[in-house]
Amino acid sequence: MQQLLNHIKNYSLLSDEAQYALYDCFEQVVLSKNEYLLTEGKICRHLYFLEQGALRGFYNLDGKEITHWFGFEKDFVTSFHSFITQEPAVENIQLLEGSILWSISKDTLSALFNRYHEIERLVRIAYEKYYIRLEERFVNAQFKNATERYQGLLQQTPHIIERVPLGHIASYLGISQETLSRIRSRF
Amino acid sequence: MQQLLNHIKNYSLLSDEAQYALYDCFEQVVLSKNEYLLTEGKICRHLYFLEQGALRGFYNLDGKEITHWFGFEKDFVTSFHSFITQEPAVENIQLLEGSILWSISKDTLSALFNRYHEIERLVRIAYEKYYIRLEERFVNAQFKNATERYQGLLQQTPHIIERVPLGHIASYLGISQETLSRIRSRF
DNA sequence: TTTAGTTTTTGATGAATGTCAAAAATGCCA
DNA sequence: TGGCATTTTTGACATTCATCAAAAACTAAA
Repeated sequence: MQQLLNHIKNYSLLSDEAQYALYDCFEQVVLSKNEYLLTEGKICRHLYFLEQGALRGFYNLDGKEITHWFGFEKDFVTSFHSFITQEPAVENIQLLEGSILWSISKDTLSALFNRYHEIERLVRIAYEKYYIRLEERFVNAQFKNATERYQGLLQQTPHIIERVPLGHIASYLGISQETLSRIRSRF
Repeated sequence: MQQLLNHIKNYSLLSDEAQYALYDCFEQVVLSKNEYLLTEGKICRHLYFLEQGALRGFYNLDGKEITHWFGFEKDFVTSFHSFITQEPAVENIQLLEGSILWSISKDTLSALFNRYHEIERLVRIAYEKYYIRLEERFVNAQFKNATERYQGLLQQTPHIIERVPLGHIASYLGISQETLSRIRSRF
Protein backbone atom coordinates (compact mmCIF):
# COMPACT_ATOMS: atom_id res chain seq x y z
CA MET A 1 0.00 0.00 0.00
CA GLN A 2 2.91 2.30 0.72
CA GLN A 3 4.06 1.58 -2.81
CA LEU A 4 0.77 2.87 -4.17
CA LEU A 5 0.97 6.08 -2.18
CA ASN A 6 4.53 6.50 -3.31
CA HIS A 7 3.73 5.84 -6.92
CA ILE A 8 0.93 8.36 -7.23
CA LYS A 9 3.35 11.11 -6.29
CA ASN A 10 4.44 10.83 -9.90
CA TYR A 11 1.05 12.13 -10.90
CA SER A 12 0.43 14.82 -8.31
CA LEU A 13 1.01 15.50 -4.64
CA LEU A 14 -1.78 14.83 -2.19
CA SER A 15 -2.48 16.30 1.21
CA ASP A 16 -2.02 13.97 4.15
CA GLU A 17 -5.75 13.92 4.56
CA ALA A 18 -6.40 12.77 1.01
CA GLN A 19 -3.63 10.19 1.28
CA TYR A 20 -5.19 8.81 4.38
CA ALA A 21 -8.57 8.64 2.69
CA LEU A 22 -7.03 6.64 -0.12
CA TYR A 23 -5.26 4.40 2.33
CA ASP A 24 -8.59 3.78 3.93
CA CYS A 25 -10.42 2.92 0.72
CA PHE A 26 -8.13 0.44 -0.99
CA GLU A 27 -8.38 -3.23 -0.11
CA GLN A 28 -5.75 -5.85 -0.66
CA VAL A 29 -6.39 -8.68 -3.12
CA VAL A 30 -4.03 -11.62 -3.47
CA LEU A 31 -4.36 -13.97 -6.42
CA SER A 32 -2.32 -16.83 -7.77
CA LYS A 33 -1.14 -17.60 -11.26
CA ASN A 34 -3.81 -18.27 -13.89
CA GLU A 35 -6.67 -17.00 -11.73
CA TYR A 36 -9.01 -14.40 -13.21
CA LEU A 37 -9.51 -10.89 -11.96
CA LEU A 38 -12.36 -10.44 -14.42
CA THR A 39 -14.17 -12.57 -16.95
CA GLU A 40 -15.97 -11.66 -20.12
CA GLY A 41 -19.59 -10.63 -19.61
CA LYS A 42 -19.15 -9.43 -16.03
CA ILE A 43 -19.32 -5.78 -15.20
CA CYS A 44 -16.00 -4.48 -13.94
CA ARG A 45 -16.72 -2.55 -10.78
CA HIS A 46 -13.18 -2.07 -9.51
CA LEU A 47 -9.98 -0.35 -10.33
CA TYR A 48 -6.81 -2.14 -9.23
CA PHE A 49 -3.29 -1.14 -8.47
CA LEU A 50 -0.80 -3.93 -9.13
CA GLU A 51 1.80 -3.96 -6.39
CA GLN A 52 3.53 -7.19 -7.30
CA GLY A 53 3.04 -9.61 -10.17
CA ALA A 54 1.87 -9.63 -13.77
CA LEU A 55 -1.37 -10.08 -15.66
CA ARG A 56 -2.88 -9.80 -19.10
CA GLY A 57 -6.10 -8.59 -20.69
CA PHE A 58 -7.41 -10.70 -23.51
CA TYR A 59 -10.57 -11.39 -25.44
CA ASN A 60 -11.80 -14.24 -27.57
CA LEU A 61 -12.06 -13.88 -31.31
CA ASP A 62 -12.88 -16.81 -33.60
CA GLY A 63 -11.80 -19.21 -30.88
CA LYS A 64 -8.45 -17.52 -30.40
CA GLU A 65 -7.33 -15.53 -27.40
CA ILE A 66 -6.21 -12.04 -28.32
CA THR A 67 -3.99 -10.54 -25.64
CA HIS A 68 -4.12 -6.78 -26.03
CA TRP A 69 -2.42 -5.53 -22.91
CA PHE A 70 -0.25 -6.52 -19.96
CA GLY A 71 -0.05 -5.16 -16.46
CA PHE A 72 2.99 -5.15 -14.20
CA GLU A 73 4.15 -3.63 -10.93
CA LYS A 74 2.87 -0.09 -10.39
CA ASP A 75 0.26 -0.25 -13.10
CA PHE A 76 -3.33 0.69 -12.55
CA VAL A 77 -5.43 -1.98 -14.19
CA THR A 78 -9.07 -2.53 -14.96
CA SER A 79 -11.24 -3.34 -17.91
CA PHE A 80 -11.35 0.30 -18.77
CA HIS A 81 -14.35 0.25 -21.05
CA SER A 82 -16.45 -1.75 -18.64
CA PHE A 83 -15.30 0.19 -15.59
CA ILE A 84 -16.20 3.50 -17.21
CA THR A 85 -19.45 2.53 -18.86
CA GLN A 86 -20.52 -0.14 -16.37
CA GLU A 87 -21.43 -2.36 -19.30
CA PRO A 88 -20.41 -6.03 -19.41
CA ALA A 89 -16.74 -6.53 -20.15
CA VAL A 90 -15.70 -7.94 -23.50
CA GLU A 91 -12.37 -8.95 -22.09
CA ASN A 92 -10.85 -11.22 -19.47
CA ILE A 93 -8.10 -10.29 -17.05
CA GLN A 94 -5.92 -13.21 -16.03
CA LEU A 95 -2.97 -13.46 -13.71
CA LEU A 96 0.32 -14.39 -15.35
CA GLU A 97 2.02 -14.66 -11.97
CA GLY A 98 0.89 -14.76 -8.38
CA SER A 99 0.12 -11.14 -7.58
CA ILE A 100 -0.69 -8.63 -4.89
CA LEU A 101 -3.22 -5.98 -5.89
CA TRP A 102 -5.07 -3.14 -4.22
CA SER A 103 -8.66 -2.67 -5.16
CA ILE A 104 -11.10 0.23 -5.03
CA SER A 105 -14.69 0.18 -6.25
CA LYS A 106 -16.04 2.69 -8.71
CA ASP A 107 -18.54 3.93 -6.15
CA THR A 108 -15.90 4.44 -3.51
CA LEU A 109 -13.71 6.26 -5.98
CA SER A 110 -16.58 8.51 -7.03
CA ALA A 111 -17.21 9.35 -3.40
CA LEU A 112 -13.55 10.25 -3.02
CA PHE A 113 -13.81 12.51 -6.06
CA ASN A 114 -16.66 14.35 -4.40
CA ARG A 115 -14.80 14.80 -1.17
CA TYR A 116 -11.34 15.56 -2.56
CA HIS A 117 -10.86 17.69 -5.63
CA GLU A 118 -7.18 16.78 -5.45
CA ILE A 119 -7.94 13.06 -5.91
CA GLU A 120 -10.03 13.76 -8.98
CA ARG A 121 -7.14 15.87 -10.24
CA LEU A 122 -4.75 13.00 -9.66
CA VAL A 123 -6.91 10.71 -11.72
CA ARG A 124 -7.32 13.33 -14.42
CA ILE A 125 -3.53 13.51 -14.70
CA ALA A 126 -3.20 9.73 -14.63
CA TYR A 127 -5.64 9.55 -17.53
CA GLU A 128 -3.46 11.93 -19.49
CA LYS A 129 -0.46 9.66 -19.06
CA TYR A 130 -2.38 6.54 -19.94
CA TYR A 131 -3.87 8.27 -22.96
CA ILE A 132 -0.47 9.21 -24.31
CA ARG A 133 0.74 5.67 -23.79
CA LEU A 134 -2.20 4.27 -25.71
CA GLU A 135 -1.73 6.81 -28.48
CA GLU A 136 1.78 5.54 -28.96
CA ARG A 137 0.62 1.94 -29.10
CA PHE A 138 -1.99 2.93 -31.63
CA VAL A 139 0.54 4.55 -33.94
CA ASN A 140 2.75 1.49 -33.63
CA ALA A 141 -0.09 -0.85 -34.44
CA GLN A 142 -1.31 1.09 -37.42
CA PHE A 143 1.86 2.34 -39.03
CA LYS A 144 4.73 0.00 -38.18
CA ASN A 145 5.54 -3.46 -39.45
CA ALA A 146 6.06 -6.57 -37.38
CA THR A 147 9.82 -6.20 -37.03
CA GLU A 148 9.61 -2.55 -36.01
CA ARG A 149 6.96 -3.35 -33.43
CA TYR A 150 9.08 -6.10 -31.92
CA GLN A 151 12.14 -3.87 -31.79
CA GLY A 152 10.10 -1.13 -30.17
CA LEU A 153 9.02 -3.60 -27.54
CA LEU A 154 12.63 -4.64 -26.94
CA GLN A 155 13.66 -1.04 -26.42
CA GLN A 156 10.75 0.34 -24.51
CA THR A 157 9.42 -2.51 -22.41
CA PRO A 158 12.01 -5.31 -22.37
CA HIS A 159 10.61 -6.61 -19.09
CA ILE A 160 7.60 -7.89 -21.01
CA ILE A 161 9.77 -10.24 -23.03
CA GLU A 162 11.42 -11.59 -19.94
CA ARG A 163 8.23 -12.43 -18.12
CA VAL A 164 5.62 -13.41 -20.67
CA PRO A 165 5.32 -16.46 -22.98
CA LEU A 166 5.96 -15.63 -26.62
CA GLY A 167 2.48 -16.64 -27.67
CA HIS A 168 1.00 -13.82 -25.61
CA ILE A 169 3.60 -11.38 -26.86
CA ALA A 170 2.89 -12.20 -30.50
CA SER A 171 -0.76 -11.54 -29.87
CA TYR A 172 0.06 -8.31 -28.06
CA LEU A 173 2.11 -7.18 -31.07
CA GLY A 174 -0.64 -8.19 -33.44
CA ILE A 175 1.38 -10.83 -35.28
CA SER A 176 1.33 -14.61 -35.40
CA GLN A 177 3.53 -16.57 -33.08
CA GLU A 178 5.38 -18.09 -36.03
CA THR A 179 6.22 -14.69 -37.47
CA LEU A 180 7.45 -13.50 -34.10
CA SER A 181 9.64 -16.56 -33.83
CA ARG A 182 11.16 -15.88 -37.23
CA ILE A 183 11.78 -12.24 -36.41
CA ARG A 184 13.55 -13.24 -33.22
CA SER A 185 15.78 -15.70 -35.07
CA ARG A 186 17.11 -12.84 -37.17
CA PHE A 187 18.97 -11.18 -34.26
CA MET B 1 -19.97 29.19 -28.29
CA GLN B 2 -23.47 28.20 -27.26
CA GLN B 3 -22.84 24.96 -29.09
CA LEU B 4 -19.82 24.29 -26.90
CA LEU B 5 -21.75 24.92 -23.70
CA ASN B 6 -24.50 22.70 -24.99
CA HIS B 7 -22.16 19.94 -26.00
CA ILE B 8 -20.36 19.65 -22.70
CA LYS B 9 -23.65 18.84 -21.02
CA ASN B 10 -23.05 15.38 -22.45
CA TYR B 11 -20.09 15.06 -20.13
CA SER B 12 -21.38 16.63 -16.95
CA LEU B 13 -23.58 19.49 -15.84
CA LEU B 14 -21.96 22.75 -14.81
CA SER B 15 -23.17 25.49 -12.50
CA ASP B 16 -24.05 28.78 -14.17
CA GLU B 17 -20.98 30.28 -12.63
CA ALA B 18 -18.66 27.71 -14.13
CA GLN B 19 -20.39 27.98 -17.47
CA TYR B 20 -19.88 31.69 -17.44
CA ALA B 21 -16.22 31.26 -16.59
CA LEU B 22 -15.82 28.96 -19.58
CA TYR B 23 -17.69 31.39 -21.77
CA ASP B 24 -15.25 34.03 -20.67
CA CYS B 25 -12.11 32.00 -21.36
CA PHE B 26 -12.68 30.62 -24.86
CA GLU B 27 -11.74 32.73 -27.86
CA GLN B 28 -13.02 32.34 -31.36
CA VAL B 29 -10.65 31.29 -34.14
CA VAL B 30 -11.69 31.26 -37.78
CA LEU B 31 -9.51 29.54 -40.35
CA SER B 32 -9.90 28.68 -43.99
CA LYS B 33 -9.29 25.46 -45.88
CA ASN B 34 -5.73 24.15 -45.95
CA GLU B 35 -4.49 26.51 -43.23
CA TYR B 36 -2.63 25.02 -40.28
CA LEU B 37 -3.73 25.10 -36.67
CA LEU B 38 -0.39 23.62 -35.63
CA THR B 39 2.82 22.62 -37.34
CA GLU B 40 5.40 20.03 -36.43
CA GLY B 41 8.03 21.23 -33.99
CA LYS B 42 5.83 23.87 -32.35
CA ILE B 43 4.56 23.42 -28.84
CA CYS B 44 0.81 23.09 -28.74
CA ARG B 45 -0.42 25.48 -26.07
CA HIS B 46 -4.13 25.39 -26.83
CA LEU B 47 -7.08 23.11 -26.74
CA TYR B 48 -9.74 23.75 -29.37
CA PHE B 49 -13.39 23.03 -29.74
CA LEU B 50 -14.46 22.63 -33.35
CA GLU B 51 -17.81 24.33 -33.85
CA GLN B 52 -17.99 24.08 -37.62
CA GLY B 53 -15.70 22.47 -40.17
CA ALA B 54 -13.22 19.63 -40.44
CA LEU B 55 -9.51 19.07 -39.97
CA ARG B 56 -6.91 16.35 -39.82
CA GLY B 57 -3.83 15.50 -37.76
CA PHE B 58 -0.92 14.10 -39.71
CA TYR B 59 2.80 13.57 -39.47
CA ASN B 60 5.56 13.02 -41.97
CA LEU B 61 7.18 9.63 -42.33
CA ASP B 62 9.68 8.85 -45.09
CA GLY B 63 8.35 11.74 -47.12
CA LYS B 64 4.75 10.59 -46.82
CA GLU B 65 1.98 12.25 -44.88
CA ILE B 66 0.37 9.91 -42.38
CA THR B 67 -3.08 11.12 -41.36
CA HIS B 68 -3.92 9.53 -38.05
CA TRP B 69 -7.01 11.39 -36.95
CA PHE B 70 -9.78 13.69 -38.11
CA GLY B 71 -11.78 16.30 -36.25
CA PHE B 72 -15.34 17.38 -36.99
CA GLU B 73 -18.11 19.42 -35.44
CA LYS B 74 -18.26 19.12 -31.65
CA ASP B 75 -14.85 17.52 -31.31
CA PHE B 76 -12.23 18.79 -28.92
CA VAL B 77 -8.97 18.86 -30.81
CA THR B 78 -5.34 19.46 -30.00
CA SER B 79 -2.04 17.75 -30.47
CA PHE B 80 -2.67 15.77 -27.32
CA HIS B 81 0.87 14.65 -26.64
CA SER B 82 2.31 18.12 -27.08
CA PHE B 83 -0.49 19.83 -25.19
CA ILE B 84 -0.04 17.53 -22.20
CA THR B 85 3.73 17.36 -22.10
CA GLN B 86 4.44 20.81 -23.56
CA GLU B 87 7.05 19.23 -25.77
CA PRO B 88 7.29 20.08 -29.50
CA ALA B 89 4.56 18.48 -31.56
CA VAL B 90 5.44 15.67 -33.94
CA GLU B 91 2.28 16.28 -35.88
CA ASN B 92 0.56 18.91 -37.97
CA ILE B 93 -3.06 19.93 -37.75
CA GLN B 94 -4.51 21.17 -41.01
CA LEU B 95 -7.95 22.42 -41.93
CA LEU B 96 -9.85 20.29 -44.41
CA GLU B 97 -12.61 22.87 -44.64
CA GLY B 98 -13.04 26.45 -43.57
CA SER B 99 -13.78 26.19 -39.85
CA ILE B 100 -14.88 27.99 -36.73
CA LEU B 101 -13.07 26.96 -33.56
CA TRP B 102 -12.98 28.05 -29.94
CA SER B 103 -9.62 28.11 -28.27
CA ILE B 104 -8.42 27.98 -24.67
CA SER B 105 -4.80 28.00 -23.53
CA LYS B 106 -3.39 25.35 -21.25
CA ASP B 107 -2.63 27.95 -18.61
CA THR B 108 -6.13 29.34 -18.67
CA LEU B 109 -7.56 25.86 -18.44
CA SER B 110 -5.33 25.02 -15.48
CA ALA B 111 -6.50 28.17 -13.74
CA LEU B 112 -10.09 27.09 -14.33
CA PHE B 113 -9.29 23.69 -12.82
CA ASN B 114 -8.05 25.41 -9.70
CA ARG B 115 -11.10 27.58 -9.39
CA TYR B 116 -13.75 25.05 -10.38
CA HIS B 117 -13.57 21.43 -9.29
CA GLU B 118 -16.54 20.81 -11.56
CA ILE B 119 -14.60 21.89 -14.66
CA GLU B 120 -11.77 19.55 -13.84
CA ARG B 121 -14.37 16.84 -13.38
CA LEU B 122 -15.83 17.61 -16.77
CA VAL B 123 -12.45 17.20 -18.37
CA ARG B 124 -11.79 14.01 -16.44
CA ILE B 125 -14.99 12.59 -17.85
CA ALA B 126 -14.18 13.83 -21.34
CA TYR B 127 -10.85 12.04 -21.11
CA GLU B 128 -12.66 8.82 -20.29
CA LYS B 129 -14.74 9.08 -23.43
CA TYR B 130 -11.80 9.93 -25.60
CA TYR B 131 -9.80 7.09 -24.07
CA ILE B 132 -12.47 4.56 -24.89
CA ARG B 133 -12.67 5.87 -28.42
CA LEU B 134 -8.93 5.50 -28.86
CA GLU B 135 -8.98 2.03 -27.36
CA GLU B 136 -11.44 0.99 -30.00
CA ARG B 137 -9.32 2.42 -32.78
CA PHE B 138 -6.32 0.61 -31.35
CA VAL B 139 -8.06 -2.74 -31.38
CA ASN B 140 -9.19 -2.11 -34.95
CA ALA B 141 -5.72 -1.18 -36.06
CA GLN B 142 -4.04 -4.13 -34.45
CA PHE B 143 -6.49 -6.93 -34.90
CA LYS B 144 -8.62 -6.26 -37.97
CA ASN B 145 -7.78 -6.44 -41.65
CA ALA B 146 -8.19 -3.69 -44.21
CA THR B 147 -11.69 -4.66 -45.29
CA GLU B 148 -12.97 -4.93 -41.72
CA ARG B 149 -11.49 -1.55 -40.85
CA TYR B 150 -13.17 0.07 -43.83
CA GLN B 151 -16.50 -1.49 -43.02
CA GLY B 152 -16.17 -0.35 -39.43
CA LEU B 153 -15.61 3.17 -40.68
CA LEU B 154 -18.68 2.93 -42.90
CA GLN B 155 -20.81 1.86 -39.97
CA GLN B 156 -19.46 4.00 -37.19
CA THR B 157 -18.34 7.24 -38.82
CA PRO B 158 -19.80 7.41 -42.32
CA HIS B 159 -19.54 11.21 -42.27
CA ILE B 160 -15.78 10.85 -42.62
CA ILE B 161 -16.16 9.20 -46.01
CA GLU B 162 -18.44 11.90 -47.23
CA ARG B 163 -16.19 14.78 -46.37
CA VAL B 164 -12.60 13.63 -46.72
CA PRO B 165 -10.54 12.69 -49.82
CA LEU B 166 -9.88 8.97 -50.06
CA GLY B 167 -6.13 9.43 -49.82
CA HIS B 168 -6.48 10.75 -46.29
CA ILE B 169 -8.93 8.03 -45.37
CA ALA B 170 -6.62 5.30 -46.59
CA SER B 171 -3.87 6.72 -44.43
CA TYR B 172 -6.26 6.99 -41.48
CA LEU B 173 -7.14 3.31 -41.90
CA GLY B 174 -3.49 2.36 -42.22
CA ILE B 175 -3.77 1.01 -45.76
CA SER B 176 -2.63 2.20 -49.18
CA GLN B 177 -4.93 4.27 -51.31
CA GLU B 178 -4.93 1.61 -54.00
CA THR B 179 -6.02 -1.08 -51.58
CA LEU B 180 -8.79 1.15 -50.28
CA SER B 181 -9.96 1.76 -53.84
CA ARG B 182 -10.08 -1.97 -54.51
CA ILE B 183 -11.97 -2.65 -51.31
CA ARG B 184 -14.54 -0.01 -52.22
CA SER B 185 -15.05 -1.51 -55.69
CA ARG B 186 -16.12 -4.76 -54.08
CA PHE B 187 -19.40 -3.35 -52.73
C1' DT C 1 -16.38 24.51 -72.77
C1' DT C 2 -11.50 23.60 -72.67
C1' DT C 3 -7.65 22.58 -70.15
C1' DA C 4 -4.71 21.59 -66.29
C1' DG C 5 -4.44 19.79 -61.90
C1' DT C 6 -5.96 16.59 -58.67
C1' DT C 7 -8.05 12.41 -57.15
C1' DT C 8 -9.36 7.76 -57.94
C1' DT C 9 -9.10 3.42 -60.24
C1' DT C 10 -6.89 -0.43 -62.58
C1' DG C 11 -3.16 -3.76 -63.68
C1' DA C 12 1.09 -6.30 -62.86
C1' DT C 13 4.22 -7.75 -59.60
C1' DG C 14 6.63 -8.59 -55.20
C1' DA C 15 7.19 -8.46 -50.22
C1' DA C 16 5.34 -9.31 -45.72
C1' DT C 17 2.80 -12.04 -42.99
C1' DG C 18 -0.67 -15.75 -41.91
C1' DT C 19 -1.91 -20.68 -41.68
C1' DC C 20 -1.31 -25.47 -41.10
C1' DA C 21 1.51 -29.25 -39.81
C1' DA C 22 5.29 -31.21 -37.69
C1' DA C 23 9.69 -31.19 -35.25
C1' DA C 24 12.56 -29.46 -31.60
C1' DA C 25 13.30 -27.39 -27.24
C1' DT C 26 11.96 -26.38 -22.72
C1' DG C 27 9.81 -26.80 -18.27
C1' DC C 28 7.88 -29.25 -14.65
C1' DC C 29 6.86 -32.63 -11.46
C1' DA C 30 6.15 -37.41 -9.87
C1' DT D 1 15.92 -38.61 -13.91
C1' DG D 2 12.42 -39.78 -16.93
C1' DG D 3 8.36 -38.66 -19.14
C1' DC D 4 4.55 -35.61 -20.38
C1' DA D 5 2.76 -31.22 -21.39
C1' DT D 6 3.70 -26.89 -23.00
C1' DT D 7 6.19 -23.62 -25.65
C1' DT D 8 8.96 -22.42 -29.48
C1' DT D 9 10.87 -23.16 -33.96
C1' DT D 10 10.93 -24.65 -38.74
C1' DG D 11 9.07 -25.67 -43.44
C1' DA D 12 5.77 -25.31 -47.26
C1' DC D 13 2.38 -22.80 -49.10
C1' DA D 14 -1.56 -19.31 -49.40
C1' DT D 15 -3.23 -14.75 -48.70
C1' DT D 16 -3.17 -10.02 -47.93
C1' DC D 17 -1.53 -5.90 -48.97
C1' DA D 18 2.07 -2.48 -50.79
C1' DT D 19 4.36 -0.54 -54.66
C1' DC D 20 4.98 1.33 -59.14
C1' DA D 21 3.09 2.85 -63.34
C1' DA D 22 -0.45 4.30 -66.12
C1' DA D 23 -5.23 5.22 -67.29
C1' DA D 24 -9.58 7.15 -66.08
C1' DA D 25 -12.58 10.19 -63.65
C1' DC D 26 -13.41 14.28 -61.43
C1' DT D 27 -12.87 19.41 -60.30
C1' DA D 28 -12.25 23.99 -60.86
C1' DA D 29 -10.57 27.92 -63.08
C1' DA D 30 -9.84 30.52 -67.48
